[in-house]
Amino acid sequence: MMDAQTQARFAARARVLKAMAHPTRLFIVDELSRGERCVCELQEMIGADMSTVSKHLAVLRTAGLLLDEKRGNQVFYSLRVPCILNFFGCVESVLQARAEHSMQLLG
Amino acid sequence: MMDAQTQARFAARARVLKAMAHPTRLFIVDELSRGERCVCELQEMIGADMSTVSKHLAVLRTAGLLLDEKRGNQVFYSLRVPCILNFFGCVESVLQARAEHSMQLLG
DNA sequence: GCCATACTTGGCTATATTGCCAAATAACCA
DNA sequence: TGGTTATTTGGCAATATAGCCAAGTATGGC
Repeated sequence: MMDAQTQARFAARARVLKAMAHPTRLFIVDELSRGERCVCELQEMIGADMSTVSKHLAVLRTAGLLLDEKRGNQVFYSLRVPCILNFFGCVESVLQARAEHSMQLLG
Repeated sequence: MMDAQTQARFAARARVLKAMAHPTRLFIVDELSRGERCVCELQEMIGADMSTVSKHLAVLRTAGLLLDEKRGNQVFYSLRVPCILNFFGCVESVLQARAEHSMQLLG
């Protein structure tokens, strides 16, 4: 059976993936890949309450995915680890494989 | 504001990540990267109720990440899209960046 | 047919997540 | 100082998730 250390390692990894596993948060990651954005810019694009957007950003920041920098009135967020963008390509191929499989089933 | 199509795209991607965002399910993905395994083998490694393991496998299968094949009494699972293994490297670098940041804060 | 093994599904409870509103904090401006 | 804007935090209700047990289904051996 899995030892405690192995369990801890997978738990830590899961926390990172969990932080990204939400439509709004994925959108934020994608948007930040094009450069830093303040909360108000993201809010306008997302269309949710600002407190909601702020909480999503806190989830990503706490997981170690984002950097935040306060400048004057605003807080600017940016990607801390750009490699997470590579996820998108693979996720797309999962979706495509799934779609192809569905097509097969339909005939 | 985001249009419906964009929202749907990010929702689909989030579903894939969400399926992986659990310690047990990450362990399963990691283990299957070394070859197909039956439910009973995974259960022994994980040490949870077989129904629990079976439900985790169902989550991964439904998301399009696994293939299942029944042979005799057993069901063998395997990775459908190997590229998801690339995630681990990046996730580790997120964890490392976070650890380094914590060290800085401590002194 | 009968029993054992392998797996999935149903059902339940405990826990976690999400999103909104309202209130608190912080910075800027007049 | 007082008002405005930007952001975070607290709190709550609705919803989703996780894990166990028990029950159901399917396969293989006798």
